[in-house]
This record gives sequence, structure tokens and C-alpha cells, in this order.
Amino acid sequence: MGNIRKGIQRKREIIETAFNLFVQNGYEQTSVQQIIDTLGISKGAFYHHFKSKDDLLDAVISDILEDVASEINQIANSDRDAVTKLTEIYGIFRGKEDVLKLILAELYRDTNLKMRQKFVNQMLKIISAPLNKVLEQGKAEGAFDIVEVEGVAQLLIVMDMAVGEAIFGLMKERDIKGIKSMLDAYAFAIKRILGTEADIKFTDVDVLQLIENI
Amino acid sequence: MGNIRKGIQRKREIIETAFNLFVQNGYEQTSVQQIIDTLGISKGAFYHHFKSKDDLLDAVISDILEDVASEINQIANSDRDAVTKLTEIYGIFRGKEDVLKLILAELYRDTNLKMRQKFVNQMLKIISAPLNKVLEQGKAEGAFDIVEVEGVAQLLIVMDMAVGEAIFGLMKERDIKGIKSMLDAYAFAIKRILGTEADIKFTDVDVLQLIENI
DNA sequence: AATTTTAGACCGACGGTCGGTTTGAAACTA
DNA sequence: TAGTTTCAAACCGACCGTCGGTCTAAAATT
Repeated sequence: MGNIRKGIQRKREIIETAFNLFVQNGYEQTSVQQIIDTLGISKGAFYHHFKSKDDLLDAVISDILEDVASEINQIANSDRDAVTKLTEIYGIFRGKEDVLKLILAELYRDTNLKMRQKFVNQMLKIISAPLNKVLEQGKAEGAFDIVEVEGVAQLLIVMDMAVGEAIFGLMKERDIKGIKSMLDAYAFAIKRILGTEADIKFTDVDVLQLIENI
Repeated sequence: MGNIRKGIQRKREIIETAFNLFVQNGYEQTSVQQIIDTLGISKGAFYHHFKSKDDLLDAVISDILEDVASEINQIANSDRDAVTKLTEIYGIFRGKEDVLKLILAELYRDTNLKMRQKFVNQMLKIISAPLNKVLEQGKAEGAFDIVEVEGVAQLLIVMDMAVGEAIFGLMKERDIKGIKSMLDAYAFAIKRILGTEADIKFTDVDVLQLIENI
């Protein structure tokens, strides 16, 4: 047989190189040629490991989100109260400012639409179940005043995606005031929706710090 | 000098043809060649009127949203109470089921990412000011219990778009239960966010009708 | 010898460019 | 007023570089 270990290693190299190029220049703007030139490999090698450029993008996103997924499930399955868990889930990227910065600053540019969509879709799949669980717990604890838990959970996820997208739209225009206003409204809305007075901390601080550094 | 009337007409033809092809096959999947073949014009003609394919997309979206924009402003500037106005704004596509169906069923497919993004961005710009006004009015009338009107307005728009997107994701999977659940949560959330007990009617009835007809 | 991995010439389609031609309303002329 | 000139707008289509992707065969590994 050929060298399988080398094959797996090659695949990793491609994923990492592609990730760097994607965040640097955007997905559409990065050509397969550019990737293989950077690595010094051939097209044949590339298309041996990935069946398409789109396939590579899937792999890149999966690679990024693997850790996040397990972390969220860990939070949901811990034995804290629901409010604490929710706070932790919303702050999942806290302490990972470098990753966050990289993702946000580069992922949310209009040239990276496809990348963003894949990111969001995979994130949705990952978060849905644990969030549902946490809301259910909060309802049982009397912390959240909601009825249709499942619908609310879905809505919260959808909102999160949308707000994220909106904020980075505003980011492009350097509309700091708009961003702050959006984040305030977002925090306010979540409290209202959940019918809670609990102090759920969001990523606002980090985000604002990031914005100022860009 | 040059025939300006003809030029404008031609531009309109291109926009309309492009719109039809875009909703039929998606933006990325429609080539400039296809557009000009359909119209029986040359590439030069096309690039005389539009500086890029992207530029054409902008024009197509603007064209769609022009009427909507004026209608919304009319509603916002009328002399009804805020709750009525909001109901009317949310039902803006009522009675335009054919247009709605066409736009949504085709716009919200994963191949139409760029189109959707432009749609959302322009919609945001259009609705922002009038919605702001209506919320402000509702606050003054004591119908809405909100503080940061501007942020809430932005959030409502963003939510609307996101929910729309989510619903048509569910539509593709024929998940009627999921759709109803999402719509319920949406109506619930808006009431909570606005802090109102007023009965704001949403497009749910129409949407459900649409779903059954697809 | 068998199999995986790599090489790179090659393909059709794409968005976009360019130099040149046609068109027709307005400005000028008789 | 009828004919003529003018010139920017409108249009043409061959052409370009780049793209994602294919394919055949050689090289490397077991």
C-alpha cells in the first residue's frame, strides 16, 4: 500500500493551509491553485484528498468546531444551574480571543458567505440539543418563564446567528454605536424572551474589545 | 444624442430577465452568458449597462424592494396607532402571496447566498427608519414598554430576516411542526420584547397557507 | 507486485475587457 | 421646414486570464 500515515498528515496540512488562506483572503478568493502552490504540492495530490473545494471547506469548518461542540455538551451536562450554564454557553469563546478574532474578523466579510453559512449551519446542529436541555432545566428551576421550550431554543439560536451577522455588517462600517445598541437590545431581548431577571452575561465585552483592536 | 429611453428600457429588460433566471436557477448558477442569450443581446451591451454581475444583482434586489419601501413609509406616516401600523408592516406581503411565494421559495435556497445577503441588507436599510418611528410612537402611546428604541428596531428586523431564513430551511425539509413552533415562538418573542399585550398579527396564516401549497 | 500518492497537462465555463460599429436625437444649415 | 452633420449612448463579439475539476501515468511505499 501507499503511505497512509503520510496521507493523513498531508490532509491535515491541506486543511491548515487552507484555513489560513481562507481567513486571510476569503474562501472564494482563495483558489485551489493557491493552496497547492503554498504547500508545494500538485493538483492531483489535492484532489486525491478532497473531492472538491467545497468538500475542503466542510473539513476546515468541522476542524474548527470539533472542540467547541464537545465543550458545549460538557457545559450542558454539568451539574450547575441553568442560568450559569446559559451564561457559559454564550461565553463559549471567552478566553479564546485569538480564535474568535480570527474567525470574526475574517469570517464575517462579504466574500466569505459560503464559509459563514457552513459555519452557522454546523453551529446550529451542535448547539440545538444542549441549549434545549438547558432551557428545559431553567424552566423546571423556575428561572425561565417560557412555555414552548423547543421553539424558543430554536429562536434563540436563530437570533444569535442573525445578531452575529448584523454586528459584523456594522463592523465593516465601523458603526461602534450601532453595534453597542444592537448588543444591548440583544441582551434585553433575551431576558424578556426568557422572562428572567437573571444576569446572563454575553460576549459583549470581548466583542467590543475586539472591535476596538481592528 | 444617444437613445437614452432605449437604454433605460434595455436596462429594465436585463433586470427582469436576470431576476427570473436568478430565482429559477440561483445567482451563482446563472451566467452572464445565459442572461444575454435569453435576451439576444451581446456581452458588450450587458457590460455597458452594468459594471459587473454583482452590480446587476444589486439592481435586481433594489428593483424588488422599491415598492415595498414606499409602502412601508406610507404606513409609518399614516395617522393610525402604533399597534395597527406594526401589524400592517408585518403583513406587508399579505395579498402579494404570488410575489412572496416566488421570492421566498427561490430566494431562500443555499445556492442564493449572495442574493439573500443583499436582500437582507437592503431590507434593513429600508425598514429601519419607519420601524423606528413606529416603535417610538408606540412607546409614547404607552403601548410598547421599551427603552432603547433604535436597538430594538434593528433587532426586530434582524430577527424577522433570520426567522424567515429559518422557516424556509424548515420548509425544505417539510417540517410543518417545526415551522409552527418557530412562528409561535417568534410571535411570543416579539410580544415579550415589546412588552405589549396587544394582538399583533403576523404573516403566520399566509405562510402556513403557502407551505401547504408548495 | 499491488496500491496509494503525486505530478501536471489539460478541459470547458466563467466573469470581464476591448476596439470598433451602429443608432438616433439634437444641433446646425439652407 | 427639410435635410444634414454631429457625437454620445448603445451595442457587438472575439478575446483574455482564471477558475474548479479531470485524467493518465509516474513515483513512492509496503
